[in-house]
Parts: sequence; structure tokens; C-alpha cells
Amino acid sequence: MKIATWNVNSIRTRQSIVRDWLQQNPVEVLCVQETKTIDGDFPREPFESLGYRVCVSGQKAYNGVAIFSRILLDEVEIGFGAMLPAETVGDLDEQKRVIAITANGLRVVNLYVPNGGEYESDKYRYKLRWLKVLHEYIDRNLDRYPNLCVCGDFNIAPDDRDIHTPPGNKPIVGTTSIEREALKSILNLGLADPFRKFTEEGGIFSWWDYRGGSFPRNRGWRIDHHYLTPDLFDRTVSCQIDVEPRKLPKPSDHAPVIVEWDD
DNA sequence: ATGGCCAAGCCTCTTGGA
Repeated sequence: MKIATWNVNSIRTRQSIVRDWLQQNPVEVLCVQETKTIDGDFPREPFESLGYRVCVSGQKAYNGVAIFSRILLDEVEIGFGAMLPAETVGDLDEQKRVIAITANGLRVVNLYVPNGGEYESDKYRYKLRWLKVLHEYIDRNLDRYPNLCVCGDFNIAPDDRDIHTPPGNKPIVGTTSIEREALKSILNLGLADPFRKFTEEGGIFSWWDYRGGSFPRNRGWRIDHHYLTPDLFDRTVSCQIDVEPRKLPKPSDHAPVIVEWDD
């Protein structure tokens, strides 16, 4: 089983890059973020013609998530509200950041965690509020699905190995201890990072700023992750970041990350 | 120390990204 996650930064702009990549890398499931389109304008046909079911939850211009699956789906669930009471979710499903599928006893949750803007801004507080509800949401998923893969753009570098320059005194959003602790407390519910099963090295990234030659200089962040329940983690044989699509003309600023486990 | 790029919208500037 291969499951990939990729922040595509507009599916309409990136559709041929993503389609070409899927042809060369026919993963069972691809989770994408920042689709940046309403569902009616989502380019489904390029992916359906490769044999993928296309599950979307988008909005105009911002955010948006989708799952391409070539394994049989039992269920598609959109938003936190699919598993949590309305009073817990509040307004957090207005931004389209959560979609999940169930297939053959496997649950895949695709997330686009809020960026967080500036430290202590409204957006930062929104991110922290979102992470609290995510904790509840993952808790419910773990209750119901023993085989769970949570993946997506987490907008958090888990530790200082995951950013090109460790933060100094000034708090950098995506690296603050509040965010990292929020992520850890979610993982402590019963999930682990398969990327760290294979290497303890730093300097391996999934996102590079478009500006300043960040990619050729490898000044990036590792913010796109998979998190797995113990049995899936034990069966995992690789977890890799494919930097090739980041080298193409008009790329996404993120690279796809692929996890593979033995069936 | 600062900014450097890119996408979408109704669009020649603003918002958002991380």
C-alpha cells in the first residue's frame, strides 16, 4: 500500500504536473491540499481517466482538500463535523481543510492545517483552536478505526532538524513550542511518524519558499507528514519525499511525500 | 537587516501562503 500527500498549491494550475506524477507513481491513494477551487470547477476527468475516484471538499480561492483513490471506498467524510458535535466544531468547518475516506478497514484522513500567519495574530490563535479540535477528531477516529493514516500539510516542523535554520529568540510560526506540543499531544493518542523510522537526519524537506533560490539552496521545511497507528507503522517499508516535481517549471512549492507498507 | 515568488480574484492591487 502506497499513500502520498502533496500540497499542490492550486489543482487547476497544477493538474498536468499532478497527473503526470500519478502516471509515474501510481500510488493507491493521493491526498492533496490547497486545491483552491470550488467543487464544480475541480478537474476530475484527468484523474478519473487514470482510474482514481475523486473526493473533493473545496472553496473559492483558498484552502481545499481532495483525495484520489484507486482502492474501493466505503465512505467519504468531509470536515470535523462528520465525527464531532456541532458545538465542538463551531465555525472551523467553514474553511475546507478536512476530508477522510474509509476503504477495506483502512481509514485515511487528509488535513490542511492552518498556516498561522504571524505569532500571536488572529490566524495563529485560529491555528491553535483548530489543533485543539483536531485532537478530539483524531481521538474519535482512533476509537473507531484501528488502522489509521493521518496525512497532509501540518504547517508545523516537528523539531529543529526539520527546518533549514533553527529559530533564534524570535518565535517563528510553525516551530513554536505551543504548536509542537499540540502536535505531540495528538500523536500521543497513538500515532507515529514513519519518516523518522528510517532516518534521524535533518535537512530533508518537503516545502521550499519560491523566493530567494530556496530550493536549489535546500532552505526548506519538513511540514508534510504521515502519521500511522502502530500496526501500519510496524509494516512500513519506506517513507520518502520526491523532490523531482519541485524541479519542474511552475511547480508547487511543496513536494509529494510517499509512505509504503506491506499489505 | 530586508526582500526576493506565486495563485486567485475582478484584478493593475490585495490577500494568503510558512
